[in-house]
Amino acid sequence: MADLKRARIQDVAEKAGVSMMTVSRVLNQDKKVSDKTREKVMGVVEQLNYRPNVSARRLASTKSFFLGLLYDNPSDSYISQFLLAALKKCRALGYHLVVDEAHSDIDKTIESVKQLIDVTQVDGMILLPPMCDNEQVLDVLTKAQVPFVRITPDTKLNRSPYICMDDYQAAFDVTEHLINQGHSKIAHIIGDTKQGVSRLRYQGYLDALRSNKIITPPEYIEQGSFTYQSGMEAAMNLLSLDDKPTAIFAANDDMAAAVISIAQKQGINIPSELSVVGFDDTQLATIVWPNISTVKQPINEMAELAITLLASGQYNDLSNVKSVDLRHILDFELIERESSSANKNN
Amino acid sequence: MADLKRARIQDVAEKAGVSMMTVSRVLNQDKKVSDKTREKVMGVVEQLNYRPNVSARRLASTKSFFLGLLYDNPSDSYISQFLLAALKKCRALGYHLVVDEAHSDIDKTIESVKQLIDVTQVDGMILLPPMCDNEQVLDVLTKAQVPFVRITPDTKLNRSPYICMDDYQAAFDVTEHLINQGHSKIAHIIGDTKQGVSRLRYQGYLDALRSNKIITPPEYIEQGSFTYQSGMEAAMNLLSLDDKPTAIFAANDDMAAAVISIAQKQGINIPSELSVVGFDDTQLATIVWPNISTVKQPINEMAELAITLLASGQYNDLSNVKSVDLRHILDFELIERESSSANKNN
DNA sequence: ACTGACTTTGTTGGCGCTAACATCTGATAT
DNA sequence: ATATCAGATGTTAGCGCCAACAAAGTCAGT
Repeated sequence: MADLKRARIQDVAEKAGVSMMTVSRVLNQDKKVSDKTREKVMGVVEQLNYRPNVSARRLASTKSFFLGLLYDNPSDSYISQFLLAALKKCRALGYHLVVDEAHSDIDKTIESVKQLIDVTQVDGMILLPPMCDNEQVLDVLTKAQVPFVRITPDTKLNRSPYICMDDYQAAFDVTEHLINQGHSKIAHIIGDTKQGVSRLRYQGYLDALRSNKIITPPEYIEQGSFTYQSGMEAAMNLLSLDDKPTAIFAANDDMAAAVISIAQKQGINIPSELSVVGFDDTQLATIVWPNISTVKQPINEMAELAITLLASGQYNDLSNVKSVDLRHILDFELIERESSSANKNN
Repeated sequence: MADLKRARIQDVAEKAGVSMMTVSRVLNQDKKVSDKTREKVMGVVEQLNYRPNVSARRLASTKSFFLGLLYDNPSDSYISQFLLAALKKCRALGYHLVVDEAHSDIDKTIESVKQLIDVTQVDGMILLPPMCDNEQVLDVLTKAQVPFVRITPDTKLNRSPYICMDDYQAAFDVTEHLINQGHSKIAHIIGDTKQGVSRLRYQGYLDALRSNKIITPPEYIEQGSFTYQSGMEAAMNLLSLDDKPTAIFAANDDMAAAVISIAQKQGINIPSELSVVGFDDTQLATIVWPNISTVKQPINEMAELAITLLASGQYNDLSNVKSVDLRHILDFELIERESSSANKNN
């Protein structure tokens, strides 16, 4: 059980036989502490289960222990997951997350970000897509000398540290997985061309086919826009072909769900007659029936890493950081559900 | 633009010609301040755009200015929306939100809540469904004397203030709206019986029919469980009847989406041959095509009100609060999209 | 005018922590 | 041996605010 009162830095200092300042230095990773003292202090810290008082710390220090998060699309469950993971990590590290929503009017967003910086004095910002590619926002932050981490940015990759997953590789792996299951007639529905991931996923698909020496007719490639409706149109085209594909890889779950709906309408059984795979592992993937096989982004890990990087302060000065050290690629996960299976028409 | 330095309570005091303490009292709604001074101080506060320093305030006062939020289902976009609105309101009121996820193991949840209370000394808690109906959790909070607000609780309504919408009335209104559009053959898919809202929505449906003197065969009532799959099964039953309904009211969007999928599979046009309405206005309602007409919970308002109530401290002592004052019913909204229309088969 | 009782305002100290400076230690150079 | 210096530790003051107490103002009743 917890003590009656939370331990203070003074309690730790007394018990360890050092000054409060030394304890403070140990806790703040100050280098000018001998290893022996450090160990001794850390021991007492654990023993008393000491946790710094965030408010006192913030009041006394120049750091604000606030981190900002700028997001775009509030209805996406992506936000929910990212936010919860980020909040959790922040709590663990003694930071607070200040969340700000981007306005559809870019000027208002800029104004809002400026205010956020001004009022809360954030120690760092996290930018979610697609806001993370907005040059004006980047400029404001750079000018204000606020370090920031971007999540799956598309362009200007040398402007800041960023965290992403390997969309190309994931698309490659998904496609190859279908090939290994005996599929050779594999169609693809490309995502919104404005987003870089669409290109990467398409390329991964193409390269997987090529490296397995599979030749695909151009009719198997449909252009979508990440919406359900665009998926329906693409599916109608693909499923009205004389030589129908046995598998369809859609660049996101919404379009995959649309494919399933259209296929069922036409009496095509999934997965025995047609395998469908999506991308993103949104909630939709497990709502519709059959559940959609898909690729899961490591959202929790991304959020945690973003917080950790900002809290560490290692990117507070970018001038000596090499480009390659800005990039953090995390592993994705292939999730196999009911919408795909081995090709039985072979 | 903002001043170089943020105004402090001292700046306000000097400019208003009073002591810091008087300013503090004005800001903390202390009653022992004359109206004249209060106005004077408030004027200066606005003039200097003074905002209290949360950390200093927390450090000096007995209140923690932390509020806790206990949630259950992390994948739901409901959480996302609620959380964002709550965070925003907290920021405005100078509070911080500490978010905690309920564990599937109830004992661990209890332990986690106890720790949260102990460590953060929250001034209040918000409980989301279904956690808000768990007696053990309520007991822990009551025992620790932590005020809490529950969102759409189902039982034990006298235990705390709570915020809800009128599910019964919404279901009544939806059904009556269909009737006004010329429908008389209106089916209903009931939700999960374990959740009280299912009962309320069903009752609203029944009473709307009755008050419009419409008699409905028992085959028009299907039991679902809020899942897509249960919606599919219910839809198959309803749409294989000889005398098919012209409208189906599903108790949530997932089941409504399933109805649409099955109807389309059978070549039934929506909405010209069949109107479908859902409930909740989840993301799904605008993903599938046609978009689902539905009922929107006032999630943002609920979140804001919950924070406001806890911050006000008006429920810190429940002993003198009448039952009726615990209830806060917010207005819902009927959202008409493409999945429903006037009955043309009449 | 003077008392008492209440209301309104002011003063002091300290919440827990860290910045800035002060001091001490011990090793190396001279 | 003494000066020099760098690393390790300690001391002081104050971040912005509020709790507790102190003081001054207000008003009625005598």
